[in-house]
Amino acid sequence: MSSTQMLKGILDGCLLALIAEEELYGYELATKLAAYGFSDISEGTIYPLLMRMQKLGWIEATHRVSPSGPKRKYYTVTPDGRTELAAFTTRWQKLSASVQHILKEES
Amino acid sequence: MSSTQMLKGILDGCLLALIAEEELYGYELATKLAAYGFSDISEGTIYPLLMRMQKLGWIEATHRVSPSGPKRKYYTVTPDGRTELAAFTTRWQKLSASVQHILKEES
DNA sequence: ATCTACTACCTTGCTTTACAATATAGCAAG
DNA sequence: CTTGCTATATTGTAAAGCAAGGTAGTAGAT
Repeated sequence: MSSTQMLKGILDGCLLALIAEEELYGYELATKLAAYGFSDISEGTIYPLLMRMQKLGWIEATHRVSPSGPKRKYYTVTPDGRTELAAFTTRWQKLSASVQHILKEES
Repeated sequence: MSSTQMLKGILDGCLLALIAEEELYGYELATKLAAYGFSDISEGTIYPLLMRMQKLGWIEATHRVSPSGPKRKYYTVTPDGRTELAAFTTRWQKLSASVQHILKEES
């Protein structure tokens, strides 16, 4: 059992939360996540996730030139995305409390 | 996005923790999880998971008669299972801290 | 006897999703 | 002109939750 399975259904909420703070582009997110304690989230994970969320209308993209490479695709959170982020946060808090409750039993 | 994806890689650790407390059988686990805040974990989820963990050597089973139905299959945690439970707990704490960190930013 | 309901276990097929691997391409320094 | 960093995208695979369905045992009511 690796650690990757744990991320399912959690990563999208985390990306939403990060983009909600400030406009970000995919490549930046990949590096930024590490700063928050996530180890090596690959681009093969992030780009499909961003496109999925864009298709769902949670985020929007605008192209901008980069000072050092190809054009960047900056994402911002839509109102629908804010709603989803709030729902995610609620789900997470509930799940987190349940797991903590179970793990606390053994002492 | 439903809540079910979030459970991936988490449910097995939770089941391990519950079985580590006391000998349990599958049907009982299905009902018991609700008491810990998990909503409706179906038997189609639990039984394959138990068999998977048994195959991995994390839990062992013994049959026992039931006062009200077919024989029950009670599970106990093996030493390997204890090791895995400890590893799971560490992974969970780390992930949980990371997500909290990200979600806390928006205030 | 038969019907209903609860207990208890197991299997099949579907769907979602993380991710490795791979591809493409721009820019800059040496 | 090659190396390396930046930047986005696609393909194929595997893991895992779960709805739906199946099989049985026990027991009380009609």
